[in-house]
Amino acid sequence: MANHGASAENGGGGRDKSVNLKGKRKGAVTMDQVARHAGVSVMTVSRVMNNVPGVKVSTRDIVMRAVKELGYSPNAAARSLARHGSGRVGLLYSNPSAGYLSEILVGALDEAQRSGALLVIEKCDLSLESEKAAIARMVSGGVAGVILPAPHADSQPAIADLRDQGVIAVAVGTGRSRQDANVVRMDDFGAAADMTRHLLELGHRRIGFIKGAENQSVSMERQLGFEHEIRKAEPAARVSVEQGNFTYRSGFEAAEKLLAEPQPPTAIFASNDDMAAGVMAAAHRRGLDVPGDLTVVGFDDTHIATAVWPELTTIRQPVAAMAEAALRIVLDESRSGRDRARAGKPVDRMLPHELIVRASSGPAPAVD
Amino acid sequence: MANHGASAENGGGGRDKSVNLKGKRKGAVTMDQVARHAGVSVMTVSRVMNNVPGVKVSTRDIVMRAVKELGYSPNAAARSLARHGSGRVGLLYSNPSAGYLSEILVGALDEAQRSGALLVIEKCDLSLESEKAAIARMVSGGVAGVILPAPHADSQPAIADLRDQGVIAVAVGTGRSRQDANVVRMDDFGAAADMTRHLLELGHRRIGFIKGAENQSVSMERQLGFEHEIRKAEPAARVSVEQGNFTYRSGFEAAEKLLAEPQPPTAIFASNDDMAAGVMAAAHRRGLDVPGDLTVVGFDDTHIATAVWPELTTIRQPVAAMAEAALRIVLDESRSGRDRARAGKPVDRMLPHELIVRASSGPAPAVD
DNA sequence: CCCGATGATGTTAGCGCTATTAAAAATGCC
DNA sequence: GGCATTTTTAATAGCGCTAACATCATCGGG
Repeated sequence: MANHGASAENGGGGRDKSVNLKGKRKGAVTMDQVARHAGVSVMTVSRVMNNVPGVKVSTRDIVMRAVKELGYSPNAAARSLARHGSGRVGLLYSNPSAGYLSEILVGALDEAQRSGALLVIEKCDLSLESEKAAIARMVSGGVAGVILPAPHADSQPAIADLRDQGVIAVAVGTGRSRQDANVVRMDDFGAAADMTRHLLELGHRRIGFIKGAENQSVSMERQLGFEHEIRKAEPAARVSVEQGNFTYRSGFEAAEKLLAEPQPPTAIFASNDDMAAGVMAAAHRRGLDVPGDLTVVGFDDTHIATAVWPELTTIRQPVAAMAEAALRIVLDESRSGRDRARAGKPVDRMLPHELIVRASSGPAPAVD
Repeated sequence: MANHGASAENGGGGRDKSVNLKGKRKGAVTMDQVARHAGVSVMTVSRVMNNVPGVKVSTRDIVMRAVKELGYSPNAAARSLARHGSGRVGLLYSNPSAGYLSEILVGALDEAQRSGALLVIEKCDLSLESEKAAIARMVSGGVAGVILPAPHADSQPAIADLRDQGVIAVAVGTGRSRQDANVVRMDDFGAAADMTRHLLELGHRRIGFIKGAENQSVSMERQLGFEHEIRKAEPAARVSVEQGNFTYRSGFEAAEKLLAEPQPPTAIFASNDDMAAGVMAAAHRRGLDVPGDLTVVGFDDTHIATAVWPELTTIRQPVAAMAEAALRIVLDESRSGRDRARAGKPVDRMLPHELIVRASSGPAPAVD
């Protein structure tokens, strides 16, 4: 049944995916089979799969071809096991903007699968106590590091806790770099500036800004970016700032206030999409056309940005990519940290954002 | 106490990373240690951990105590490996209601972790082609089964494909039970009836209904449940039905039509929360108060239900629990299916829903 | 042309767990 | 009480992969 010298035959017969040569089990191609097929040892295949230097290019090519032909994909479990239990990574989540969570999850999961790590997700609410408990569970579960997305990224106690226990921490989506933890983030300041410039270019000079939750560092960054650009506006712009907390409702209420002003803004920049959606609702309620009478823009490009109508002009935050990067950092750090003493400064990785212009922003209405 | 002499030195020696009782490695208690601690063999521990019958109660207790004392938690990777590659489960996702996805993910992940399975998630869009490709990737990745949430749950080709390849399929959130695949669902018909009864009890007799996407079986179920209850209304109710497709925008547009009628409804029942949010926006735009002038209700209880203001009265769909159940089914089926020939009829599991009354529904306005 | 440097590959031994099989203990039967 | 039968426990062999070392080419200088 197996084709020894029959590689000629193989070319034609290899079409079938799951029913590969070895009629062993369901789609379980092992490294051993690849090695045999390529005429090398398993170790060489392993080296190729892990991009370990010191394999002749020609050999690498042969192996790669065998991998393709057999449709081999490494067994994450075995890999994780052999790597001495490494590759267990924790992910703490509460209940942030929902869409955000699934993006984080998808990004992390994707990378976890690719690099054979095991994701241990742990839920907690926002109380310090439950945060601590969740971390304890992960640590005792033997994770090498923990990813702290959005709201937890700014939690000093969580980071300190992790550090004390000698577990790698990666904060995702925090506003600034930190000395005591690895960070993956975007340029909130720059992105807010980009958006502000977009509004100014459309001719808006009365602009409302709705701040994010006070306990998250990104809120401040976004506001600073906004103000930085406003200061350069020519002719000068008039702004009103309201405090929000990243919820739809807070956006709605802030917008009510802004729109009730004697000279209401012609554009409102909400610090995230949920709040922008709230602004839109408030605008519609007052019979304002978006973007005809009022331009509304958000930040993050979560699901709600396109679930709303008209669709939101917003900043695309590369959440999935950030989660991916975070996982990568945990894995890299945990592997390098194994032999050498814990190195120096933590990683600080910044991913690019993008201004997404949709239907909710338009030129400022003619002066009234 | 558990450390044999030398480990005392270890504790004080180098960087004391793992402050855990047993200063071995990071939280890595193995079954071997538990066995030794309990004075039994590893196999007995394994049996206890897996609830395999045939262990004396006294022995089980001893083991359990040892497990607790050492804080042992089984290594998922090793388990999955030893179980002969079983425990790889695929999860197909496209981009459904986002909040939905993260709930699915969380539920599945949670159960995966508990039962030591490995989740392989695979993204695809809604084209048959990409669906097929994603399935092929999973199958060649050696999954024992695939979970098909929401939009894919009704994909005949996907299910047929899986069946052909001898892979277990579990449809999550489809409307009806099926002969050719396992199903985890909720009682869409009954839930819609519950909601309709709620509206009728509030006195509404002019009710608008917005249908879900035509290609999903739940849409029909929900409509049937609605109509079933309407038929029993006393005094009789007048209804208008509009077609939607589960998006905010379609809800918005449907509501515009409903509210433009000469005698507009006093309550609108949207087949999901996104559409209900759209309805709310349309209502606000017309200056209607919710729920003073118009009651708006949704279905699913996704993130948007509480992100909107006033918060939506809706049906809580136990998404996470459904995902959990789905994973459980794959695992059970794959294990039992290993020895016996593939048994008979597929599993059909229905999970309970709940009517959540929030602020968006209120008594019908006085007759006008 | 032999010998130690490299560099490229192959070998061997587990990682922590579960199946399987063998052994021991508890039970039944005549 | 002896032996077959049925529990309950122990021992051993991998699962698929990687780390650490062993081995084998290849090569240039004395």
